[in-house]
Amino acid sequence: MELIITEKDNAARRIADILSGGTYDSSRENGVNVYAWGGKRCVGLSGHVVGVDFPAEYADWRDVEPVELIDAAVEKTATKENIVATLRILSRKANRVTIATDYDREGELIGKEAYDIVREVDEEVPIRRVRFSSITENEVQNAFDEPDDLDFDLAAAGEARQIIDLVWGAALTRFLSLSAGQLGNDFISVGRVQSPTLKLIVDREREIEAFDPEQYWELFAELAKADESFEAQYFYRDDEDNEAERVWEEAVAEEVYETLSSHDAATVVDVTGRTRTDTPPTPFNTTQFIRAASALGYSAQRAMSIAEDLYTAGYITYPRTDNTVYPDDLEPDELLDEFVGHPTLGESAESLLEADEIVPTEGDEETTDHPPIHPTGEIPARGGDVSDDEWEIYELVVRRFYATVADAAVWEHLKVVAEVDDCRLKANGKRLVEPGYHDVYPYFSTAENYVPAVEEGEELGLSDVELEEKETQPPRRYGQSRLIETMEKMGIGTKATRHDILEKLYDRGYVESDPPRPTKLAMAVVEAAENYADRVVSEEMTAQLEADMDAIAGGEATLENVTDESREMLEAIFENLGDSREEIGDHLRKSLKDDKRLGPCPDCGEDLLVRRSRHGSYFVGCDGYPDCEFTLPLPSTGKPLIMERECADHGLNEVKMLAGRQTFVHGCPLCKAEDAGEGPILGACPDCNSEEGGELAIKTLQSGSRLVGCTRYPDCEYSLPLPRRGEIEVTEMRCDEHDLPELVVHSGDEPWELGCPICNYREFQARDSESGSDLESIDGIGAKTVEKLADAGIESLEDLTEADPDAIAEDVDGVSADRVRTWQAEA
DNA sequence: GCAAGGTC
Repeated sequence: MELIITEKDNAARRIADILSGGTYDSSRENGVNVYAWGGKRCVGLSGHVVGVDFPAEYADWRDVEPVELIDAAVEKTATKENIVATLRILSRKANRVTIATDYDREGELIGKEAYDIVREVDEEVPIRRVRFSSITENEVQNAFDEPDDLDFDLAAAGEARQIIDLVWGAALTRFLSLSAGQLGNDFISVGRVQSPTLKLIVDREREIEAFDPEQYWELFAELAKADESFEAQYFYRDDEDNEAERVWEEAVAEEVYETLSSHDAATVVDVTGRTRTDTPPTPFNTTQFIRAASALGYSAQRAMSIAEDLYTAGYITYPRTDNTVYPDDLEPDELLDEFVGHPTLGESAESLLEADEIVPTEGDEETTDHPPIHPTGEIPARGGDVSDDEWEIYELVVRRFYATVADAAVWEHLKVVAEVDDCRLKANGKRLVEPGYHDVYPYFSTAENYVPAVEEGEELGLSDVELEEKETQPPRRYGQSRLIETMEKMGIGTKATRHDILEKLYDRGYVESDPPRPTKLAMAVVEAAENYADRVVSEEMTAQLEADMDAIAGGEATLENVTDESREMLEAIFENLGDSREEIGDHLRKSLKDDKRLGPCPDCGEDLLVRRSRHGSYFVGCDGYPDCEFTLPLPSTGKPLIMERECADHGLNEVKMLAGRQTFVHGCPLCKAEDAGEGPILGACPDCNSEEGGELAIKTLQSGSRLVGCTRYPDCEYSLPLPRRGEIEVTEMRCDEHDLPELVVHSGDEPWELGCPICNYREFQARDSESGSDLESIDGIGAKTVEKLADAGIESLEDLTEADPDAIAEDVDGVSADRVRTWQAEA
């Protein structure tokens, strides 16, 4: 039997299909798909099935000096045991093995991992390697007709990377974590890719902090030809003879303003018309795809996760690619044909097919593993097969493909310069004369700016002169997609990992919000690395590693040379680091505290910090504890994020509660605590008044919602609901039955009588049991969601709390598992 | 409980 091994299941199935002419049988062994036909078996791995790690005796961070990791052995252990087991079983029966992993360096290493597993079982069986740059009939057949051997040098290059990344990452991560006493979940990590990325964010933040704004002025005026008016801006020639619009001296600005204002006409001194071709965009690689999706409001992580789903469902090609050149076997017109007649995508495809010749655009990067991201021709049903978000991303991919085979657009630019005394005004007009690809790809702005045709010497009306005082702005923070683009330019990370690295920075508590803002901890980590291990925060480390890997692959160096040299460099770093452990730890600890600091405690003046109770709930406590016991509550939903904004009254930072879609700004916790608390007493508590003397009062909770509760809470938990909106008035009228005042709610135009809160609640319950679902009592569940949940068998709060969030997310369109968890928490 | 790289 011949065993064929691919990098992933998807590739295994497609290769089986091609080689068997569609006659393969599939079965499942150990949860792994095996495709069989005529004496052949084909099985897909799941990327790396083994990973590198240190021997078990190095596992306890406290028992091992981080420096010892440098010379510790590095072992390979199975990480996907079921796949490894299946591979072993199949190898025993094989009399030939063919490795058909992806055609790139990491693919060669994954192939070598499979090779080692096969060799453990059988020392003799011939193992060969096939390489193809896309899974098409021609390529695959040719590859199998001319098999090659595994490139052990190339695989060793990948292995060197694994070892260096592990040793540097683990040793430095442990050192920083131990120095700051951050063990367990809150360790402080360092790595060849994550740390330079973090430095990028931190450096930008430093620029922002150091930024000193400067005042400048800009002048605008309205020009008019007959009754057609348009805006023009004052400009001059600066010292370098460039056009400049910003005026840096107020006196000059005033002078120009006076000149312009004292005239009502300007003379055209220059008219320049120019036609510009706007070429269509190149095919999507991962980075450009993420950038386009982010313009639609998707985070990098979310865009990739949707793309992954669309890929596994067969609607788009593999989403992790650097390639921006379509392969030869892609027939654009055949692919366009698939969309003809489609209600929303068809028209564009039909118009593109009318062209005499279809020539796709090409980017600079042509790689051998995967094509640029494009639709497969299989079209999902909107709302049926895919959610709205998935459809939006799918349509983006389809339309990008359209754009790459569409015509260029043509713009006409018209620049008009008019003069008043020696002051010049310019207006830049642009008009889209040939929409070209914009017709099929509506994601770029096609805003026009109208400027009428004028001639030199012509007099134009001048009015509405405006002098605007402005300030230079600090550089903007990097957004997620800009970061990913910059990482690509710096040559760090890969198409498949860059977005994961960003996610990691969030998980480690290094950045918050979007665009990512670095925490004090991040600043301290980067600083420590800059001072003691500069290499690990610089892109140099990757550049050197790439060069070393090329040398290994080319046979000019060995894995041992390269890893030994790298270990020596790390040794030197640790020699320096030794004496400074205390100092580094102190700085990290101080920064960790800074990230939790809200401002001064009103009782003792020490710092108020966001803390977490043993039960996992968050609250505000004083750093002076146990001497000062001042605390403030925080809402129970979500994870608190300290915002930059400060409360004017108390000098405390405001707090935002992060809870997915339920995220909300809580504000200053001290203000909230002052606003909250008990309103007017209504009467006796029906549960505990006779024994304990509890009374009912109107209360406002931290979350802003209100209820009628007992003054003895938490000893007595009696409570009645109140509406979310409106002012509540306590009237003189009392309910005969319960001896409580009747309430009136003022919201909107018409106040409405809520009546006695007990009677009101009883009525509400009665109505509820008749008609609807108690699910609607949860924030974020409306009538529509109730309907959708009911279809999935969730009909009450009880059903909801007992259900598995992931299962609901599967069944109910547009509902994520995280959202279900927030509901469950509320229920 | 460390990294980065595959893949889901």
